[in-house]
Amino acid sequence: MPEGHLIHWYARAHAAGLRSAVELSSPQGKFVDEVRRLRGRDLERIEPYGKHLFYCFGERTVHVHLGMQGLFFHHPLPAPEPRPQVRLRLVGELLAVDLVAPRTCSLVSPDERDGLIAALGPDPLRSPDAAGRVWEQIRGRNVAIGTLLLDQAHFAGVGNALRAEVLFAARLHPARPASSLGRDEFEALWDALVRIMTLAADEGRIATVRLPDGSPPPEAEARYVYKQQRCRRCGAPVRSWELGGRTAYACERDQPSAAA
DNA sequence: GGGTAATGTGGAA
DNA sequence: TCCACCTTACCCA
Repeated sequence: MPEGHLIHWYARAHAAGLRSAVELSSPQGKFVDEVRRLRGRDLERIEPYGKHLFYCFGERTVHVHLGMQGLFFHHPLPAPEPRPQVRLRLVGELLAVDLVAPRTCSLVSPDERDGLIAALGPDPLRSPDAAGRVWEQIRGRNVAIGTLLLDQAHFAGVGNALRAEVLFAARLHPARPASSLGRDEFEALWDALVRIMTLAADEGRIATVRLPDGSPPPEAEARYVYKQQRCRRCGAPVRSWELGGRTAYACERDQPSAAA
């Protein structure tokens, strides 16, 4: 259930814990041929891009997309017996990583990897200066900004929770058409995206609400509007409705639907 | 122990 | 627009 910040967090944790000599297995059995073809190769690097992870073993790359249900389990060594659902286990120098229920786990060529990345828009964590490029893609479009934010061809890595919290941070109503946004409003939105995703990638979770000392509050209190009944800033009711195929959340006091 | 939602995506209808 | 994917976490009984 991860968005881009968690993908980057995983990439860092795996790079640090696995290093290069990695033992692969597929307890579940759906990745055994691929594991055989990777035998003896070093893990050269791990590239997070949007919600995609690329584990590069020379000319062969393992492409992982967790989808809605996929998740990783991390174990210190020696690792326990894997649960039978584990599609791919990677055992490195300091860490064992179990991948369960991914939407995608496949072996791809360099060309296929490049094609997957080419279909994505800028990832704010990789390209924090890409605001101008994205603005040119979406300016003037008669589509809600809340819908566009979920489009990976524009904003790689943004998911439903980030959409809600980033629009709140920028005080923009999710239903505002892109055509109604000024350049300055979009710049503020992009800045919020980079700031919130950067912090979330460091912490491994989205905690936009901060305690007076700057630390994150408990999980249930960490978001201003996402899955909240009331706005954690002003206390007004949070409205939730369907937008772009997912549930949108907004405080209509702090996020007016028309430009101020 | 059962039912349901979930931070996602793409292919079928 | 709907549904499958196929798992966990959490709610309720």
